[in-house]
Amino acid sequence: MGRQPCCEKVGLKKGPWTAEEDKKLINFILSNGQCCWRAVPKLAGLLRCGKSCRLRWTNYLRPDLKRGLLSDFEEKMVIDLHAQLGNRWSKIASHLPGRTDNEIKNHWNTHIKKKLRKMGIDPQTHKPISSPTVQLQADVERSSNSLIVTDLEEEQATTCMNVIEPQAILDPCIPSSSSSSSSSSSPSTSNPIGFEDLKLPDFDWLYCNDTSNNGSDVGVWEDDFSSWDFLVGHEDGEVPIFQESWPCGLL
DNA sequence: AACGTGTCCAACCGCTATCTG
DNA sequence: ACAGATAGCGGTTGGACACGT
Repeated sequence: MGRQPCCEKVGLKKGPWTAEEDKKLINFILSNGQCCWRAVPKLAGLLRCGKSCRLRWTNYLRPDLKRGLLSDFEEKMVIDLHAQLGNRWSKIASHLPGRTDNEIKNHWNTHIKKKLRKMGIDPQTHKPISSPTVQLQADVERSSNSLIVTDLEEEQATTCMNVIEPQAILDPCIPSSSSSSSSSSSPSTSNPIGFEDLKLPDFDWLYCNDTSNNGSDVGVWEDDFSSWDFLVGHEDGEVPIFQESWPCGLL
């Protein structure tokens, strides 16, 4: 059998996009909207795979994207959502207006994961690493015999944490069978998000929009964990939800 | 200055889910 | 109900850049 390639690979350009290509794609999407990604390259005059066009648009060219580092508040959201949803980056991203799954995934892998480990928190389970030394844990993870450890971690993730089922968080009013409709139209682009779908305290995004810290003055990752208190002390298995003390408003 | 190493992130790949005929 | 087409997702890669020696 084998699956057909998403597009004709021969003669297609790969690698970084040029400004010219960006321009063509933007012009096309703005005048025609998002549809039929497979047809986009041909219609837009691009020698790219439709998939590549979609990715470029959603991850980089979309006008509603925020650029720059995630704010403290956004990072906390990511961590909390990850505790509830796991590596479902698109779901997580859907709660962070202007952020893409790719961006969040990258940030998680490069920043947050590292920082959590440093704090002695397992990035997968969001539980304190129980072993005496964090380093030991890291070594175990790295070792080729980590299969058992991984299984244990998985088990921990599901048994030790009161994991909130994603469906309980996402679209609580929508039957799961129809929740897939998110894929039929532009999921996160046109609809800045069912943030309210999450079981969170009343909270107005406007007060936390990070235009004020979107840029050079985002002082994150200075090994200052002081504002990460919410991550620890949940031994009782309670998944930390947003706390009022979070400094979102002071940004 | 040159080199090695680490970090970041855009982009790709392969798979799954969903849609459509 | 089924198969093929398409969209979307998550993991991974590779190049550019920063930093240390």
